[in-house]
Amino acid sequence: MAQAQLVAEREASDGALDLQHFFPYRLAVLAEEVSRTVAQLYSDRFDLTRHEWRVLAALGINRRMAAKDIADYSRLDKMSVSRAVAGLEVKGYLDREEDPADRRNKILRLTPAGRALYQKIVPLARARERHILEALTAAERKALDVIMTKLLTQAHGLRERG
Amino acid sequence: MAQAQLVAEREASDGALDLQHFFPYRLAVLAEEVSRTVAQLYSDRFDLTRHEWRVLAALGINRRMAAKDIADYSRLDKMSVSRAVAGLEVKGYLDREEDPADRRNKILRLTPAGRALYQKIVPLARARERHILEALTAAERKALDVIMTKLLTQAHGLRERG
DNA sequence: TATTGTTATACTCTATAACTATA
DNA sequence: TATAGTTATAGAGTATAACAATA
Repeated sequence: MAQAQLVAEREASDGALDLQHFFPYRLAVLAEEVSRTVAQLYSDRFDLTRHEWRVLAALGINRRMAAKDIADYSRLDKMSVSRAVAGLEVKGYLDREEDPADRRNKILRLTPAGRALYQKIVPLARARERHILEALTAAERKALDVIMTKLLTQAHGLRERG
Repeated sequence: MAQAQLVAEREASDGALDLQHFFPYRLAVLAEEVSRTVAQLYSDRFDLTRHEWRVLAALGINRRMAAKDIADYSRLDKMSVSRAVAGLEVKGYLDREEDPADRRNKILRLTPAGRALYQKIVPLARARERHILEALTAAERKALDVIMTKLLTQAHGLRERG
């Protein structure tokens, strides 16, 4: 795998672009690879889609949420949440009840089976996260945290402006 | 957006998992956001798919490649390359010729229109990369380069082992 | 009128496998 | 037999919009 150089040393040459040194490409490849290690759990072993896993994770920590809140929490759009919720309900991991305060809302929560599944997956997911981050020194982990926050803000701003 | 903590301070609590502090999720969100800023160029402005853009980028720098080599270079499978190549050919950005040395190979190269498109996109893509990375200090950029390489190796190893 | 949630539609991406042709 | 490339198919992700029920 080619060692990367970020933008600094080659800003002059705008005429060509080597994907192996192009930050958005490298980031996409890395995120894809990391995602797959987690997907091996929720997808291969527990037969959930990525969206279902995110909804499960949302309800695992928040217990009772409206679909709208899950969408905000998990960065899925409301349509994806609706589909994932339907999927989890069919599999018996989740149920809905009406919100008496606002009958447009469907309050969602995990069934005992859903919570059991969640508690099976979480330690495995955590172990994978831990293992991946063990490639870094403590200082690098700390730096990465700051870096990711900065980059997300910057990229978001850029995209908003088009 | 919640400030993140990476794994260090909370290894004890394996019972719950907050997506906002889960590294694979945060990385996926970041990569997605960065990808979109580049997609605004190749997709919104120049009507290419992500795969077509990768093939264009491959041929922009390597001039003449077999489909197989493009797949290796761009991390697409041969089927995705085949489709992207067909799309670019229809749009007049690419043509193929037979390799006299091995007639199974189709040698691919950009047409003048394809090269012109490439040279329009590249400086814009570079500018976006540069702008995003300007959120970081020089030291952070350097650290990130090392970090990404380490993480990719580690994640790849983990995934291979399942 | 605005919001929550569902359904419809279409396009893209991902994955596996069957197939053709060449080697 | 093995490799390069194409085609088929299905499941999953992404996006926009129309729609129903409720506020």
